Amino acid sequence: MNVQLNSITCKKTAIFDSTLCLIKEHGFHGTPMSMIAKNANVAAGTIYHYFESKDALIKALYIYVKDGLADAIPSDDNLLSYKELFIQYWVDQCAYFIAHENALYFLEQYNTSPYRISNPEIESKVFLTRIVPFFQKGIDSGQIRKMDYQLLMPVIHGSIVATAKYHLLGHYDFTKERLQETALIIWDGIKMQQSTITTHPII
Amino acid sequence: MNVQLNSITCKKTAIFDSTLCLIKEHGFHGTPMSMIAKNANVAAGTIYHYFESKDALIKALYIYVKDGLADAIPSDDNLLSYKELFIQYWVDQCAYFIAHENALYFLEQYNTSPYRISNPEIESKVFLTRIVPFFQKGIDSGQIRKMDYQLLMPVIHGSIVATAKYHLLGHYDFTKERLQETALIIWDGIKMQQSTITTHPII
DNA sequence: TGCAACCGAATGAACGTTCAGTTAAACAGC
DNA sequence: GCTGTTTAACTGAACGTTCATTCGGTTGCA
Repeated sequence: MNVQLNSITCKKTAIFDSTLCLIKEHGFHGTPMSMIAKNANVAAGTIYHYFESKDALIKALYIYVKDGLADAIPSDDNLLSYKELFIQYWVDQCAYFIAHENALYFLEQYNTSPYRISNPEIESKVFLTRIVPFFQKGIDSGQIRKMDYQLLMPVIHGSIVATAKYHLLGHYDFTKERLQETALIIWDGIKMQQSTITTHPII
Repeated sequence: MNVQLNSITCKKTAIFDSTLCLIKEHGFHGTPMSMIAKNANVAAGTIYHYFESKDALIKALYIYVKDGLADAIPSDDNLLSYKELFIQYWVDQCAYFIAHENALYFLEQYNTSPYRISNPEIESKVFLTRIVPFFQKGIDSGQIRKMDYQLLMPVIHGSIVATAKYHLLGHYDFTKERLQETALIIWDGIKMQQSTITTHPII
């Protein structure tokens, strides 16, 4: 019956959200399962109904967050230029992080933790099927500098995260327009430069 | 006596290095004090002779690593242009991370952990007295885009870290020359653009 | 004789995980 | 419509382990 089905989803997402919220303040190992349970209004044992272990919970949470992030990206409607799509991508990602502070801090911690290093195979499907190809296309079609994708991504992602954190720390209040202007600066940095006398080396 | 004095330093740095090495693979809370002690060929109690607690050890380690990083930067000899100084800074930092993989991964984890957030006052003196002013000078003198320092730093730092990781993961073998070429790309991205028709907004 | 460096077994608290038991939805048989 | 049965969701006290920290004792230099 749907009442029960809803309650299943409800408890599971409550666990996710509770974990997300606590990890931001206490880190992975600083947040006990008991605390997650209490914060989610759930018994400790219930978590183990949905997740095999704490590790499994963290891994599932990563996919949950990454999927939410990728869903925030609008689908390509073919009306925009590549540059405009990039600006849109950048602004949307940044706005998502500003609106979902916990997700930002969780992802930052996950990406630099041994979890990531020892589970490189875990990745959001939406991320792999939409975001990776988008940037590869930009490089292949000569709109973005011929950097390797794996060097380009961290630089772009870094600028998004830095801007979102800057806003969240209260240093500056970014409006949508300001975000677009910032995205333009980044675009200027990564776009294929036609004015440069000597072409830069292909990495 | 200096033998003993040496052994003091020796044990203390052995603890630092052991912690650095283990944290890379297991994370902060994944490395017990007993493991740190064993790896450093030291008794568990000895760690508490030098550090009040595990937390204090991590904080001291942060300063230790950050000082080592800042020391890798050559002093300004006034013979180089600002651009050349930037390139040198970028390359030296990147080369340091490549040579000190453990330091890279530790700093990444520390910066994204609650340690950083709850102890923002802890910072290397060398970092504050040399690196911060260097970039402020670049912005003030109009050589770097008029971004806020706190937005500029993460972007530059992000590119350095991304490149070092790229090398360490075996994707590409960076020579000193290749690093300089990559630094040039970054410089092109952050330098004050004279060709742009409309000046970009000051953030 | 004093003192700092050092040791490592012992301690006690914290934590991940388990499990015996409870609740309530779903459904079959009548 | 009622009753009995099954099953998934859920509970929280209890367990066993791990770990940070302590402390009484040892070493060796001054």
